[in-house]
Amino acid sequence: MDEHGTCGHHDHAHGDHAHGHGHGPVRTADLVARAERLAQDLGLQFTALRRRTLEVVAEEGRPLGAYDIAERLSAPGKRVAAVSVYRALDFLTEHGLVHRIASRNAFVPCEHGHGAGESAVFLICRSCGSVDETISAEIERSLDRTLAQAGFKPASRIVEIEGECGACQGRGEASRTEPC
Amino acid sequence: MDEHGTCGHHDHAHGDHAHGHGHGPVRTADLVARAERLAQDLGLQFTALRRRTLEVVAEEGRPLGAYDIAERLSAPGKRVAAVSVYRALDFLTEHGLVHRIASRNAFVPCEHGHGAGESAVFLICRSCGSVDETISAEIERSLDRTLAQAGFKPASRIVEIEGECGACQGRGEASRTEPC
DNA sequence: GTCCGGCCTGTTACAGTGTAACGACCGGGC
DNA sequence: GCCCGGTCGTTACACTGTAACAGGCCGGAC
Repeated sequence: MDEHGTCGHHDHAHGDHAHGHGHGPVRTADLVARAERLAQDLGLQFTALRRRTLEVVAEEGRPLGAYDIAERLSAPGKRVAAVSVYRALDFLTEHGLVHRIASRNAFVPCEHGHGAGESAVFLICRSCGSVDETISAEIERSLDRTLAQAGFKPASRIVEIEGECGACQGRGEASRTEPC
Repeated sequence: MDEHGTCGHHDHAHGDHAHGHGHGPVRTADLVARAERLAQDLGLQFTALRRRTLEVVAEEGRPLGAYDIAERLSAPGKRVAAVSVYRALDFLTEHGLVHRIASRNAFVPCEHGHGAGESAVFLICRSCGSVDETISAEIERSLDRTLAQAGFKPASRIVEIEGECGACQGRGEASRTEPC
């Protein structure tokens, strides 16, 4: 559907710091380590499927759909169904290891080890397809104030901004779909 | 999928407009009038399909999916395909007459005649399914500041808060799915 | 040991979401 | 007249997401 750029194709084998892309230095290993610690602490099962799902998402430099993930997890003899991926993603999102980008129906690794209360702002670049996750206490405060005033008790927050990232503004704007 | 109550249609006439918009029934007639004026001014075609689509969305008190709309627009002999509804919705969203709720894949009427620059905050109640649209200059400012700092040039903004609306907090929490 | 129950995964089936492509119709402008 | 642009009907298709059921695995109770 939205084959935005072949941003994350560089297969840089490994060893070099897995800065997947533009500015998302989510290191897969760090994220996996965090997951393992979390599972340990809470008595949860960080299964192979969940781990591989997390790795796939972390290694891509842009949001991945569930079916894309399923495809990447599948091998000639061994097909992974999307429904299994959804279940793994449920687990991962529930525990803050990946985030769902509602406006794209796609998933990105969590770039912060944010506390439960904090909510992120996602900056989605239309040119290169990258997603940057930031946190702003100021925005949180404004939101809290507005919500309180409206008598609304928030449970989850979605803040997604689409536009053009700094890197893409530099290069010729419409230099389409190129990796950052 | 989500048959959340038949919420809309409360004329809570009196004045506790805490946040300047009275989350009441968007007057369908007003919205249609606005559309007609807009089409007139810009030389656009406010066709029957677009008008009926707008009316259906405006008359419902909660977000409607494209297929729901198609169903409501269809009559025994005359079926309206979802794809036509999508095209009408494209037109309506493009011109700020309806909004898309990304987290629900559904549409609500615009409750403000907001200027192009302004972006809305949507308060989505998990209990009754209603959606309240508010605008906060403070939030806009915080966002702008964060975006500028990140060197990100925004094109569109999505802010959606899920939780429990004031009315539903009063009544027994889990009295789910009841009209407000 | 066996049995049981919970959790995870595989599988099938299905409903909902969204777009692409083609053709017809209708309104001007020329 | 003819063309051109925009709208709409139709078909087809791909993607998104959930429900339901079955099998496996593991740990605890007995």
